[in-house]
Formats: sequence, structure tokens, C-alpha cells
Amino acid sequence: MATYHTALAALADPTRRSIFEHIVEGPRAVGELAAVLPVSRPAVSQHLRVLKEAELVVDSQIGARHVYQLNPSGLGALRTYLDRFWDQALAAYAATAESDEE
Amino acid sequence: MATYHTALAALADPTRRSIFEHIVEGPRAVGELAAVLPVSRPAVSQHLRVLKEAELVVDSQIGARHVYQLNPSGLGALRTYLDRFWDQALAAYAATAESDEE
DNA sequence: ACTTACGGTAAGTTACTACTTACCAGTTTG
DNA sequence: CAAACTGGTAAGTAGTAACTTACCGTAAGT
Repeated sequence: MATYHTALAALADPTRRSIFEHIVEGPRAVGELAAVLPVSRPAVSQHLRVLKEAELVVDSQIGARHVYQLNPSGLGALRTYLDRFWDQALAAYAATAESDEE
Repeated sequence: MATYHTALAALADPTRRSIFEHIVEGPRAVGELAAVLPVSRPAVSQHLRVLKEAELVVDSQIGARHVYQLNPSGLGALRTYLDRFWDQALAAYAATAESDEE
């Protein structure tokens, strides 16, 4: 499911967002991420699964290392959703401001 | 606190997002929202507080009715964050694709 | 003033989620 | 083949968050 919903829920968690931000800067192995973050390696692994299901990252195995890198799909879906939202919000906001002057 | 974080966390919940989407379409009273949604009125009231703290909505009392309407601040902060993110993501993604061809 | 409508707050319950340790599977190196 | 390194999975725990009912203010109408 590549909905904006899963991406939104995935990025709502601070730890998971931190992991994602690291991956945005470039491909990262699981151990690399765990070394930097204040949580255990299994925790990182579980977060990566959520990010993967949200189509925010993709993984590829290189030897024994599992490297995760960005998947633009999820972030794009989220951005599209918010953009549509943003236009709608501005229009409604303008209409409200106008009706206040009547 | 008008961080993108609070807005992100606020919109991660389906019920709360549904409430927000109604408000985006135009100002809504608490009772109106509760009548449409599958949760109780106190639940709606609690969600509205979270949305308010995230600066996604503002409330104004009109007689006995409490009307909530859009506050562009929170949505704007979230959008700014994602936009910055998006550019960074595209650049990193392009760089990765390029290095794959070496 | 009494009643009705509106909505925020308190307290309690349930469900989920982020985390831990322990374990297991695959990969590379000696 | 064995030892070391990689990382995903299982099981259990603790904290949190979304929801309920009950209650209490405040505003408008009769």
C-alpha cells in the first residue's frame, strides 16, 4: 500500500524519522544506523520494515550487508497529498477571510 | 510549538486527519463534526485540542458554539519541511543513480 | 429562573507501539 | 568447516494514546 497514510504514520515517530533522514542523505546499512542512533539494532530493523512498507525506502543486499536507500514513491505520495491539501486550504482560507468583511 | 513534528504527529491519526479535512473545507462547530464522525463528541473535542496545539486549526466562540477553522501555520510548516526534504531526496537519489553507472 | 443546547474536562479502560533481550539464518574469512 | 559478522524474527514489557461515560461549566430561549 503506497498511500500517503502509511508514509504519514511512518514519519510521525521521531526515531523512525531520524532513520529516514539519515537514509535521505545517502544509502545506509543497518549497522551504520544502529551505531549512530540511541536504540538497539533490532529496533532499527523494525523501523526499517515500517519505512519499507510505506515505500519510503528500499533495501538491497550487498554481501552480508543490507543497504537501505531512498524510495521517492512514498515521499512523493505524501507530498502530493499535502499539496492538494494546501491549495484547498488556501482557497478556503481566502473565502473565509472575504466573508468576514461582509 | 509550531514545529512540523507536532503537525505530522497530529495528522498521523486517521480520525484526527478526517476532522482536519472537514475543517479545511470550511469552518465547523464541534457538534457538526461529532455528528458526522463515528466517535463521540468528547473524542472530537480532544482531537481538536491536539490540532489546535499543532497550529493546524484555530477556534472562536460564537455564542454557545465553538467554531474551528483552518490555521495555515501548521500546514505550512509541514509543507516547508517536506519540500526541503523532497529537494534533498531528489539530489541524493540522482547522485545514487549516477554512481550506479560507474 | 428553569430548561435546553453546546462543548470542554476528568477518570478509567483498552489497544497499540516502540523498545528490549534472546535466538536464528545467511555471508564472508581463516 | 569453523569462527566472526551481518541483520531479520520472536516474545515479552512498558508507556502512551484514542476512546468511552460521567460530570461540570456557559450561553440562549421560553
